[in-house]
Amino acid sequence: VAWSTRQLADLSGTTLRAVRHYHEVGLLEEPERHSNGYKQYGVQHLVRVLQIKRLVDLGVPLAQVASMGRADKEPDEALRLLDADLETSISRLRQVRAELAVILRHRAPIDVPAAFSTLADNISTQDRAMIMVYSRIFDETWMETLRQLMQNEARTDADDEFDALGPDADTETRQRIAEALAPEMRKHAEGYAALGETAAHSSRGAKLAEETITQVIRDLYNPAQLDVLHRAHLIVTGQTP
Amino acid sequence: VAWSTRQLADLSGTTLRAVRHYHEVGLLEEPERHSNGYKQYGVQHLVRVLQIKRLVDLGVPLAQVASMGRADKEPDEALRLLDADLETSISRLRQVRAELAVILRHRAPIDVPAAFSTLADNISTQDRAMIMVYSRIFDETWMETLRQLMQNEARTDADDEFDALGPDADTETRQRIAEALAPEMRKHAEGYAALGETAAHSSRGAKLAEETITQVIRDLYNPAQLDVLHRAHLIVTGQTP
DNA sequence: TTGCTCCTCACGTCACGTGAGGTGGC
DNA sequence: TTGCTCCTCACGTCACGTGAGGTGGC
Repeated sequence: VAWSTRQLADLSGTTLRAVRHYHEVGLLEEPERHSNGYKQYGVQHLVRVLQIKRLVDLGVPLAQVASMGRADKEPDEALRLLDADLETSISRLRQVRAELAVILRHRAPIDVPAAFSTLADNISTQDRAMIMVYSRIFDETWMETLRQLMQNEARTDADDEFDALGPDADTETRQRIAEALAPEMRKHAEGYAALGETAAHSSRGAKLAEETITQVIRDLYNPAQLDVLHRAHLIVTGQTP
Repeated sequence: VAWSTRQLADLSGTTLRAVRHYHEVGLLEEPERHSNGYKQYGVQHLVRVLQIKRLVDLGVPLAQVASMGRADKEPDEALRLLDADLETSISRLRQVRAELAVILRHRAPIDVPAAFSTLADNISTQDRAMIMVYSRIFDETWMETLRQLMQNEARTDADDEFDALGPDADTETRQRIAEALAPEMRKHAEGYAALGETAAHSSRGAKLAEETITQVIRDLYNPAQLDVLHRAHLIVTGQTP
């Protein structure tokens, strides 16, 4: 009347497959067999499975369970390490929950960085993409300056026109919007000077920062919008012919 | 000057393989290729990878990331579920840490149930095995009674002789130890009556409980010890011939 | 020619889950 | 004969990690 594999699994609170897996990886000795091939487990096997399960439940990987010997000795240094790991995991999960709380409270889209979530309602898809990309390239000071700009400077009619500009807009329209945008751009360049100092505020190399800005502008705006930006730039820098 | 796969990975804070994996599972569109076959990523891809990474870091499985659409909309109900999951995980980990604290404080072997850890120094390997097995079979009341017995009743010389008994001990020795053990056994049967009510206190069926006790006794004691138990039992029940 | 980066298979990881196909005693 | 339990392969899971072998521009 020894135990079958299923009984051993039930008694130890694991599964059939787990018990067999412990055999496969050499953590658990194979018991004697009945004449029909059925395994016959005894107390030693149950005790061993319970030891394994205890450690597994504590988060110890099976490879380490093996090296911890029979585990009926003094608690290992490994357990202290494990405790430290658990502490780290807990604080990581808490951090994640804190982020989630911000997202849920502001009903913010989940891809925009937390600091920008209060502005979420006014942010277009393009702005969001821009914020996400820049947040990987620039340091916190730069991002904070950008956030202040977006928070403090009201959008103008020219901004809306620029966003709505189709790729086939004619030259006069483009020139008109450029002239309307130029004063804004000049004002922003003065009030938020840090945004221009891309090299000093790039967190992973000035070259990548420059390339990324180019990339962002090229990907997010259509040819007409790119032309408007070019015209406005000429006006601001006094290069208007 | 589009981004290479490595640049995309670096910018998004993931790995080459992760990006390729997102292609494989259809989470990330393949970009255009350069003439030499190199992939050329744009802002749209970076934004997408950042979205994916954000959710993955929050603990969302990739299959669910796919079903959460572009994730730039209102936070999903899924996030609330996720938050609840995180809460559960955190309290589970805390529970584990609490167990670890008990083990570390008492320098107890890690396989014995927490309630018995204060007795750990006096527990033999056999006792430990017995405790572990019985704790899977009997309810808390029964185990608590057992614990009290082990805590309150000092071990006698006869107990030690019994533990040390070799399998080939002669008849006289066995009879002598049996007679020394009998009074103890009688006393325990009276003072800790619950231990005898195995059927009432078995948490997974009376039959399994009976079988398990038989199994434990047969596996943990050698023939001489089994004979001593039998002789002591006869004495206690007055069946001595 | 040598280094470096990119590419595409394709197997490995971890702790089992999940059939597939077959046997033995009631 | 039908059900039930046990057995042994052996592939699947999840999110990638890690070479293997080959190409293209400096």
